[in-house]
Amino acid sequence: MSSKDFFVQPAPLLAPALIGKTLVRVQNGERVAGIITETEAYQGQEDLACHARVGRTRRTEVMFGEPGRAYIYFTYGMHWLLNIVADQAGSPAAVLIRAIFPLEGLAIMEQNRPIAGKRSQWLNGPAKLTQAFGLNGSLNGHDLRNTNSELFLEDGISVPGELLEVGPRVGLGKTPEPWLSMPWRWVLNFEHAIEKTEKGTI
DNA sequence: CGGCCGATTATCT
DNA sequence: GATAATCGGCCGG
Repeated sequence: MSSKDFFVQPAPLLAPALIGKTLVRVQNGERVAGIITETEAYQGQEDLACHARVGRTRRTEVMFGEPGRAYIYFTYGMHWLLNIVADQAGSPAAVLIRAIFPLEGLAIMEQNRPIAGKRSQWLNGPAKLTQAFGLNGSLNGHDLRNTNSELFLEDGISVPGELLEVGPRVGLGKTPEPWLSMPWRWVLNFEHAIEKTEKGTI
């Protein structure tokens, strides 16, 4: 990530690499931040679950562009979802950020969105985290490598790959196989990770 | 718990 | 005109 080419890799490689990174949002000079704990990969026009399957449109344009940009789109008539553009320009790919563990700016998050229950559940959904971070289409195309901006990535914690849980992407509806079952979802579940570590599984 | 269902609108065909 | 990379509420067990 600190490396210039971190984002220049296919989404199925970038997605697990993003687990553990810190997403930082600056609102009114205040930091709102947390650790990315769940991602999904959407790779290329051949991936029939990827928006770019239909080629270049106003919406997918960002995905065809520079890696390291934010691809933020609107869905279900009410939700904004955040993705990070992957792979080289010209090759449409993106990683959906599905969950974040909140660390900084908790009061601002609460202002942006009512929070309840366990802290690990506050931002465990792609639309929940955009609300809490105050994100919408206005930052679509934003360069996430600019650490002097209102939205960017920072090095977070180092997560051994063995602690990640892998499975098929969710919410794809009638997407045909093999794309429907492609194991392109990565999750870091702290509870499970701790268990594994204590059992000496790793 | 788990499953079903309605909300609500930008974007695409 | 149809669809949607979701969420929260409501229902039954």
